[in-house]
Order: sequence, then C-alpha cells, then structure tokens
Amino acid sequence: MSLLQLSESTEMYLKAMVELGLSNVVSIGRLAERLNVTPVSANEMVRRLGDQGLLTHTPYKGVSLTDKGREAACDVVRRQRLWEVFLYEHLHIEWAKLYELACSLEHATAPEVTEALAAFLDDPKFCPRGNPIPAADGTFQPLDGHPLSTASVGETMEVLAINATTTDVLKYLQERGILPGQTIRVLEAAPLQGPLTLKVGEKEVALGLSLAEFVIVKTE
Amino acid sequence: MSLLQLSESTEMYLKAMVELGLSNVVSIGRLAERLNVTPVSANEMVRRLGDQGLLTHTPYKGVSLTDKGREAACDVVRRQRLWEVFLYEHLHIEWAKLYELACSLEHATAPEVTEALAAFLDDPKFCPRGNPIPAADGTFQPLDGHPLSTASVGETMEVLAINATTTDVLKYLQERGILPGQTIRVLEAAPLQGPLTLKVGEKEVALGLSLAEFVIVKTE
DNA sequence: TGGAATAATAAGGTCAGCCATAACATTTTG
DNA sequence: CAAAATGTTATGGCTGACCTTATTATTCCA
Repeated sequence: MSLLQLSESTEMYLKAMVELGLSNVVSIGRLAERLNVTPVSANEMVRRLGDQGLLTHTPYKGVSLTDKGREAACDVVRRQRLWEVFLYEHLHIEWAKLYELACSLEHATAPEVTEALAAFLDDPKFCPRGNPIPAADGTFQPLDGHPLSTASVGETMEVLAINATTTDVLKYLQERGILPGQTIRVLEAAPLQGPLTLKVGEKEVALGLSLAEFVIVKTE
Repeated sequence: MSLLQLSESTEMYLKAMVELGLSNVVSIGRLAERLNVTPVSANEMVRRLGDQGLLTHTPYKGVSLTDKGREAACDVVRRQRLWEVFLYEHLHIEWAKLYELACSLEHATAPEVTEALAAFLDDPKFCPRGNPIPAADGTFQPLDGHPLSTASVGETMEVLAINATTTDVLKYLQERGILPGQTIRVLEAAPLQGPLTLKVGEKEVALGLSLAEFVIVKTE
C-alpha cells in the first residue's frame, strides 16, 4: 500500500498520466495541455516527480509512470471514480459536473474513507463516465477500446467511456447523446483533420476530432 | 448566499472562530493555539481576514466575526458537520476520527454538493459530536450549554457536545465514556487549575481542566 | 537537408501561508 | 505598582507550484 503524502498537484499529474493511457509514453506538451499549465511548468514538475521516483522522463521522448507511480496513480483514480459514483448515484449530481466535483473530493480523501466508500457503494467497477475503477489492491483493467478519433468511416461502435474531464466538454457530448452505452456510426470523416459526422441514435452529429479523442469506443 | 472563494486556511480560521464561540471575542493566542500556528502567524492571518471583511480585530482585545464572516463561517461549519454525519452514519468511520476526516472533505465541497448531501442525509440537525449543524439559510442555533470546566462541585449535567477536534483528544474522551448524551457529575475540583473528578456512568474519571473545556454540558 | 515544431534549460518573478527572531506595547496579576 | 504574560510589529526566510522571457537542443517532416 502506498504511504506517500502526495500533493494535490502531484495527484493531478498522476491522474493525467492514467487518463492519457496508463502505459503510454506521454509528451510533456500533452501533459501540459491536459493540466492547463505551460510546458515549462510541466517540465519542472515532471523533474520533481521524477526525483520522487513516480515517473521517468526521457528527454525529447516523453514521460511514463514507474511502478511506484502507477500504484499511486491507480489509488488516486480509484478515489476520483468512487466519488463520481457516489455523487451520481446518491446525490444525483449532474452528470457533466461529476468529474470536477469528484476531483476536489478525491484530493481530500484518506485511505480508510476510500475503502469505506467503496464498501458503501458495493464495490462498483465503473464510474458514470464508463471508466473502470482500479481495485483496492491496485489491479486495473483498462478498457478494451480505442478513441473515436481513430475510427474509420462506416464503422458501427458502442461508446464505452468518455475520457473528458471538463464540465463544458462533458456537457457538450451529453447534449449530443454521446454517452456510455450509446451506439454510434461514423458516416463521414472530413479531410484535413476535419470533423466526423456521426449517427447517434436517430440524429446526425458533427464532432471535431479533438473531441472525438475523448470518446472511447469499441467496434461491434 | 456566499460567493467568495475562501482558501483552506481561511476556512480553518473561520471554523475555529465558530468553535471557540460564535459570538465571542477570541484572543489571538487562543486562535493560534487551536490552529497550531504561532501567534505571530495568527496575527498576520487575522490582518488578512480583516482586510477581507471577515472579522474585526481590536488590538490587545481580540477578534470577532463580522456578519459576512459569520455567514461564511456557518457555511464552512455546515459542510464540516454534514460530512461528519455521512462518515459516521453511512461509512461507519470511527467516532474519534470524524472531525479530521470530515475537515479535509469540507474544504473540497462545492455548494451544490453540500445541499445534495444535506438532502441525502435528511437534513440532520446535529453532528455525531453533538454540535448543531447550521441551516442552509445561515441560521444557526448555538447550544444552550456551557463548558464542563466552568461547572461546580456537586452539579449533575448532561453532555451536550464535544467541541474537540483532534483525534487523540476525542479518543481520550471517548475512552472515558465522555460522549454526548451521557450524564456526569462533578465529584471534586482540585485547586490551582487542577483536574476535575467526575462520575461518568459507574466510573470515576479524572479530567484536566483544559480537556474539560471541550465538553459542553447542560445542568439538569 | 533545412526549417518548423517541439522540448529543455536558465534566470528571475509572484503568491499564500507559514516560520524565526527581536524589539516594543499593553494588559493582567500578585 | 512592578513584573509577568500577552499581544503587536518589523524584518527576513522558506516552500511549492506556478508564471514569463529567452536561449538552445532535438526531432520530425516535406
């Protein structure tokens, strides 16, 4: 079990690493973008986290989690997603706000509260955005899916999860019916990184590629 | 409704002001002691909070909340105590740890979560330590009681609330059966600020005066 | 292969909320 | 009423996590 005292900022970096792909090498730029800091700041912070043994940074290549970092990160993500479940299922908080509200709570949650919460919620396996919840022992089964942005025209898919975090993006997707469980089909992909045209339920929806990255789908 | 963004530290100062007596003039020293900072730091911070219009400081006399400060403080205390109820009633967290664990959560709680939580808990009026929970509209009915430290020999009283916050103090009192609802009698008060000897249930308990300050009682 | 994009590094700045030390003011108390 | 306790103010310092600006290094791609 992890015994480290992670700062709030550290937790955000770790969480971002998981959200950008648990085992991926992530560029400083992408990390900075996700965390809304400048690349220079991300670089500094990555050095600090490297010093703490949480991740490794290969200059000009990118960043990846160490085993220690992965463990800590899973713990953080577990807390985050458990709170999402609680806020949604029991407090009936608006779907699009779950991430942001759960995020603040996550940073403030002691291990015993995490586990008591998990028990209270009956050990849920997925958060309301469709993402898997790491287990108490640190095991974590990433989704068997891929971003909608990599889908090809004609494909019919099921939305597994929404990987976005900001309320506005979540609201945007929700308003268009792009939610976990939904079936969608790619009707058209505009050239030059243009938007996708999707069939979502009965409706046709245009979706920019960068938004499509947040939508994790599984081809049926 | 309060619209200010209060820092965590600010919230702790406001909370301490309520806990030391909503309408009392509190000395910098007492505040510093409760918050575990040096008097110099408390002084600085009090100046900052004064600048924000949350409290007034009369040099050499003490500090008291302004109306604005009282409103903000009640809000903070409401969140704190609602979380205590949740942690106790639903997550079955150890009584003595409630304050500390709820404290972290409190700082991370958005207004909509507070109100959804209150509804979920069915608008409780008291926290597990016996303290009243301020209402959503800011009204707050302090307890009609006084600290055990001011009781006189022979008095029989009911414990209304425990005003302590640290886990060790709460645990100490719990171990001696000094809990809300309990009836106690002062058998003896040692001179020179010495300890009280109490009858708690069947047992005799010695309790230092400074601990007795945390025990709010009502003479029967 | 050379220019664009991306990344790294350096230097210096900000801000909140603490700390210590020290000098000085006021209040309480014995 | 004097000494002790308490409170105030000033100065300077620290830390974490950001920021900007500027220079330099590397990688990617056309």
